[in-house]
Amino acid sequence: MPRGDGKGPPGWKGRFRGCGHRFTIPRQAIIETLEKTSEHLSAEDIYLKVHKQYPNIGLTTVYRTLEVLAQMRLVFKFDFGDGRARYELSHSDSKKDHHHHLVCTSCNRIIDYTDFIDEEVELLNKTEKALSKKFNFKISNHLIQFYGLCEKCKKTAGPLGG
Amino acid sequence: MPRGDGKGPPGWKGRFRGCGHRFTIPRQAIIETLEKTSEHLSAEDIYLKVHKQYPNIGLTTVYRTLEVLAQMRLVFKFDFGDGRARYELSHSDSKKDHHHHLVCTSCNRIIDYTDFIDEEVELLNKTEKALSKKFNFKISNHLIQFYGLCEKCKKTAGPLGG
DNA sequence: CTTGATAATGACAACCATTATCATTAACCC
DNA sequence: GGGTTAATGATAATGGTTGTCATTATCAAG
Ligand SMILES: [Mn+2]
Ligand SMILES: [Mn+2]
Ligand SMILES: [Zn+2]
Ligand SMILES: [Zn+2]
Repeated sequence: MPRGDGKGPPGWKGRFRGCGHRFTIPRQAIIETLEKTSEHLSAEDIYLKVHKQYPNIGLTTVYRTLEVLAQMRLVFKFDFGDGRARYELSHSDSKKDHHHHLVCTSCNRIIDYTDFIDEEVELLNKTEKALSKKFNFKISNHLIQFYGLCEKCKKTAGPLGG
Repeated sequence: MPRGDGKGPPGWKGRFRGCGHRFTIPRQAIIETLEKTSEHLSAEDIYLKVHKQYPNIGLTTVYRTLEVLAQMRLVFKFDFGDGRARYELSHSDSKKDHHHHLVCTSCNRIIDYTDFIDEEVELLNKTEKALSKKFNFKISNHLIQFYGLCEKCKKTAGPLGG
């Protein structure tokens, strides 16, 4: 029997308990919502989806749960420049979890990309090492985003920017 | 005589007029403040500095001027995750203008770095090309930031995070 | 230099994502 | 089940940023 506590997902309850947190209905609902999507949802997006099944779960709880999940490193929190934070479930232990984003500045579409050019990872490491040394700076994380126009918006806008 | 209009800086007035904007005292004061610093100031930071010499310039005007400057591509607007936008004057035509940042997650210090490893630029171009092709995405910009602990905070915090 | 059209300003209110408060509820160890 | 206490949810507050609008100042034209 694969370890599962009570319901559904792998070891959610265990993970919460392991960090001294309780595993509640709202938290379970929020996680399930994050698991069901491949989008980058805002707190309100999540609230609205959760609200359909559990109309009494509040937006405040969504924020608090996301904060807990973020500091447990189970969700990533991103800022894509549209004035609200967006969240994404960390796909557990897989090393392929780490990815960067393409952000469409016209329609706000977000594209994940994980298929780094081989050299990209190597270069990142090299760069981090060089910067750490030069500035005596302990690098623990990086953010890389490319901005531009997605396929659809490229057509619509045209080269003249109408 | 190097082209200068009226006062101080190169061709600020000309640039404004060229975009159909007027060159006003508040705008001049804000630009001078940005020129005098190497920090990454928030709108309020700028407001406070400007306020010493021109106590009647309002915060709203600072925001509006920064917006105009940003869309004229004369200032860069950044989000380093501390809940407010931060601005930096574009050092004019020099191609060395473009740089990335190290962000201390403890004291919020920002370190510019322009001395890319040679390969970094090349790889960025290669990556952008590959991504453009794969996702049919027109890349026009990128954001690269490294997060971690600066020299000072590294000492203070120690490896145990006390 | 004066003038007129109107862009820009500044005081103030509104906005909106996020956070704090606090009485109430429910997780979970026994 | 019962007690402890973390978590919740309704609500108010916060704070950076933007909208409103009467007033001011820029600057091209005369
Ligand atoms: Mn993603
Ligand atoms: Mn900088
Ligand atoms: Zn798009
Ligand atoms: Zn620091």
